[in-house]
Amino acid sequence: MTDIRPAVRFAPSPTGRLHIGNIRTALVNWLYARRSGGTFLLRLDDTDVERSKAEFATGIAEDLAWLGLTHDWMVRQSDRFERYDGAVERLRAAGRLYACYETADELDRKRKRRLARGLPPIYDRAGLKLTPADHSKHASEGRKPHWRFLLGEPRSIAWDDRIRGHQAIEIATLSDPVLVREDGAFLYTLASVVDDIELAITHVIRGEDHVTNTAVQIAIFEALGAQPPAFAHHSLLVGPDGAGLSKRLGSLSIASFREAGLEPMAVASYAATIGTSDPVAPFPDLAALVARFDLSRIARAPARFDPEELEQLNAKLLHELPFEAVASRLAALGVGGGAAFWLAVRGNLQRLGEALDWWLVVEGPIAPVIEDAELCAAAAGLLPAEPFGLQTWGQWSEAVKAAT
RNA sequence: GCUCCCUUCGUCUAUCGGUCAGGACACCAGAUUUUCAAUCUGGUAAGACGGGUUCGAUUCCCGUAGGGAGCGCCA
Repeated sequence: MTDIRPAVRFAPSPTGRLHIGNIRTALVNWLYARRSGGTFLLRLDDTDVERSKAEFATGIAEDLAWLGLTHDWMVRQSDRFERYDGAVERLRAAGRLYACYETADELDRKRKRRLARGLPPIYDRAGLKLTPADHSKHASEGRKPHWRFLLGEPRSIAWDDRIRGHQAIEIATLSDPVLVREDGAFLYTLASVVDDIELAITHVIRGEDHVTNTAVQIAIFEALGAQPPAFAHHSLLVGPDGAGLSKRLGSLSIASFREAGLEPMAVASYAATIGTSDPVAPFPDLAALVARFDLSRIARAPARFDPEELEQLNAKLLHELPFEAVASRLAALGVGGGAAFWLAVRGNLQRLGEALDWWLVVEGPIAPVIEDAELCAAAAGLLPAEPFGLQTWGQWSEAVKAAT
């Protein structure tokens, strides 16, 4: 038994920007790697060339970089097609792939028919019953098949999920998955397994929307003669109203948080602690999150994402930031006064004496933003509408600009 | 429709049959502070519902309701 370093991966598809739910998955993987001394792979799942966009790939990289989630290496599936081709050949040689000719419309009709009968809309394996004559007929008509993986006889596929515990899924409730499209493109189901094998991924940590994929993929791991990795599926987030998050992802993008002036560590702290048995609290840096990370503390129930809670966390974090952390930002705003100014304005003032001290060192009409409203108003004739209770750097810098 | 998962204070959660059901955030009150913030002290607040099993259920079982997810030639 050799000692294997854990290897995890975060595998977004570049078909959009990262949102709070995505980043939670990324963070759990990253924290797991850092906590265990393992490696973190960023894998761009861009097998769907129609939907994948270069701009999203760079956007995802930006989002991760903003949060400080550095990767040890990166691959893109579009660079690995020949690997998938090899796997397809092996599966075909093993008799686990069969050709199907249904059109999308036909499949859709089949699904609806089964649904109408109260049956689960799984594939009827019609392709398996095709005779050699049928195949040559399709070929002579110029029709190209898509290829499905034969899951096999009814049985239960089980694994010990690192978050959900023992899981078992019946093959009878699953469709034989399409692995190769009619146009020859490989599908995620196959590509992901091949990559996890060849890149020696030891732990697949992802959202619970993948649990049935896991059953299918374990069967593919086995068909390829590979030992499946450990799996862990975390619950998804729901919105403040308790409904799924998927509808309004735009406003929940990491990019929008950045634009709103939220602290990256506020976002990371929130994403890492929500839905865990640890209190939701601000952490000063990622190392502090690594130190407390534990997969077993992640709850199985969906957690509620509340933007207000994130803002409160951000305010708390902002109010605790040391001067060194904001010195360059203050300078960029043209704010003088140094540490004394910041200590006063960040909401940490203890005594008026201190206030007067910093008042003396602050230059310019910036003062009203910060302290003793009356005193400042009298001094500068300026009084921001909401000098206190600012929750984000964005709000704060706007207040500064309004006052100057 | 079928399958899987989930359900404890407003929110995130602890509890592996016997607890005054604990903590954190939020909220309320008081203290401190010549304002605010911060800090300190205290407080309000919870086992979805109905059956079982048991001397005893938040905890185990069944059902109901509610929520999440899946059932793609998307990932």
